[in-house]
Amino acid sequence: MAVDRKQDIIEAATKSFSLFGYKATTMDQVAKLANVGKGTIYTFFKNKEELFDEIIQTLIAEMREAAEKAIDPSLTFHENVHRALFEILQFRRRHQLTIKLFQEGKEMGTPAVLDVMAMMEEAVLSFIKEKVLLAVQAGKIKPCNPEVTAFVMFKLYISLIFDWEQRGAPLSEEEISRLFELYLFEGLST
Amino acid sequence: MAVDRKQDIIEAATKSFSLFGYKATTMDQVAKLANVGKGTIYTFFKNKEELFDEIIQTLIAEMREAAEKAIDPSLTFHENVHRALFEILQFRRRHQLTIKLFQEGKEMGTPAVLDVMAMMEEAVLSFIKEKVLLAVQAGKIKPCNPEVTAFVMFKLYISLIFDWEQRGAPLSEEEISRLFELYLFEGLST
DNA sequence: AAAATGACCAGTTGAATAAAACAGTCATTA
DNA sequence: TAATGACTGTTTTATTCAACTGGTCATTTT
Repeated sequence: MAVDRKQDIIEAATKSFSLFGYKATTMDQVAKLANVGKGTIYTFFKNKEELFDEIIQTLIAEMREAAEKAIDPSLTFHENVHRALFEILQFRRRHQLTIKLFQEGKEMGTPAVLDVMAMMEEAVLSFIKEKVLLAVQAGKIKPCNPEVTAFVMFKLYISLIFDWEQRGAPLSEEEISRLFELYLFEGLST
Repeated sequence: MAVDRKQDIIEAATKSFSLFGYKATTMDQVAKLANVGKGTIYTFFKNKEELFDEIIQTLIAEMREAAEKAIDPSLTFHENVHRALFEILQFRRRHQLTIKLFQEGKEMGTPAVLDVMAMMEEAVLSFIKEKVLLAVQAGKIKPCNPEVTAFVMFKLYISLIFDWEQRGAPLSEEEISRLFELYLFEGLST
């Protein structure tokens, strides 16, 4: 039976990080779960954080792919931005690993986790920035700083989905899409 | 020499909360600072939290007043919203008490502080909501849910001022005003 | 020879507990 | 009658030390 020790380690670590978080996952535990001597882990990864980072890079790639898939060229730009952002935030809700890490970052402030969360946010911003740049070049939206625009879109989404939810009834996907359109695309001016 | 013991207590407590935060301020300390026996404090305030709340209510009233003053009827609605929000956030930066509390809330999560911060946010949202409602009725902006609109405006401001600042160069007041106008009033649509 | 291993080490953590500080009370004082 | 500060039960903080953890490396397995 062929074994890919590196893959075993990654799978074991992913499972453990998802279940217990970063800090509460020990390298002994990962070794045992992966049926591997602890030293073996260190032949593939320099340390715990690098193992963690590699797992997150994979997760980010999957997230990007999911967002890309949500885009439909036959729809308007604003609908697509909505679909992509909504998909990314749903992705976060679906994956135990991101849920656990989000929680650990907020409750315990584990530095390695905060680092990784910043990387994930950066990846999302970079993704949207790319789309905004294309839309500006195609004349689909007004000229604007793509970096600030991506940032504002993302923050508005986080606010509408997560922050608003803490003040009462959560908004439906349709409502969020509509508000997104109203505030950022149509504008409030009469 | 006439003495207003209640006022002395409030001033002493304000000073101490500003200097050391809520948790690190002891009632013994406040009593000593106010030149008052500890028991005297409890003839005016039921407990530490109520003393704290009374101080915050005053602060909120001052904040509202400052925001109201920033409004100039001869300017456009969006300029006034900008001026009011900017003034409120500057107010936060100017007052040692809010700075200290903001820090304590984030770093230590003291429940009484989080409560009070929520009250302050609520006051700001209520203020903006009021202005939005008037603007809608006057036909100065499109019909919209005033609660959600106030929420979005506030969150956008926090993002542009505090969150963006952590990613590089802070935006100037003019830039913030311009971005506010672009995103929320004009919209990105071509 | 190369890859895998787990006993081992230095540094860190967290449980246990002792000591100090605290918010709030109330019998005494002015 | 209003003010007080010594007092109390509880919470917070400081200290200790045994258990644990990430990472290494001499030894074993392939």
